Amino acid sequence: MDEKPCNSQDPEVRKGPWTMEEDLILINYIANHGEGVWNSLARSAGLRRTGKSCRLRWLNYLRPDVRRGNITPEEQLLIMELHAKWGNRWSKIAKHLPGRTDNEIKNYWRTKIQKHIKQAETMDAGQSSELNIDPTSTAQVPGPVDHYHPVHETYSSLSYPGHDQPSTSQVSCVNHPTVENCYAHNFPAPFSTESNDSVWSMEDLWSMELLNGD
DNA sequence: AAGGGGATCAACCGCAGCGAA
DNA sequence: GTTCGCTGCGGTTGATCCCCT
Repeated sequence: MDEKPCNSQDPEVRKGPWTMEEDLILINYIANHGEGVWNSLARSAGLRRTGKSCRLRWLNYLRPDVRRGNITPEEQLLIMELHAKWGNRWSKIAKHLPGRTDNEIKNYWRTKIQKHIKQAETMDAGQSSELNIDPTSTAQVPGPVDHYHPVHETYSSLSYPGHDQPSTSQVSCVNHPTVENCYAHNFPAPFSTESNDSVWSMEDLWSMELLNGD
């Protein structure tokens, strides 16, 4: 039962990575009108996106309270405990981790924790208990904490196709006309929550929204 | 320096549930 | 009771990044 107007055959409907302009439009619109009723929101805002896509983008990325990267050991422990309790109920688990999205937790689980479980199972197929996650026994937390190295602490995912980026997806302030230039002028020192260089953060977008907002 | 392969993450897809008409 | 539209969820995919050889 997918949304009819979201027909993927429709050439009017854009897919793939969001552009900075689209992000700004969405942020701006939600700031003025609030979120919800995503299909009509997408239309009213003039976004050639499905309501679904807008919702996902907002919830997983643009929302001001979204925390990204650097899953702490405490959060990891919580994820494991809750997953042991509820299984793949990512949204339910996410509700207990403020600022984390179900998508992020899901990805984290698949890439980090599941990998370690598999490795452990391979190494010790005979012993069944090594990663049997018992909420009452937190001592069984496997290795990811030790191995964790936050390669993607930055907002490197902010890729804007067609914007003439360098090979890395981290968006630089310079050499970007239009909106990007605007950013560069208003925020000469791009900031992320991790204070990496030349990386856009949601704060950038929100600051822009405030400037553009009417 | 270049290429290959694995890791990571944003975004899409399909489905189920819910409420309104 | 049925249909329709919308939302939310979980699974999956594709693009990109990074590391190793």
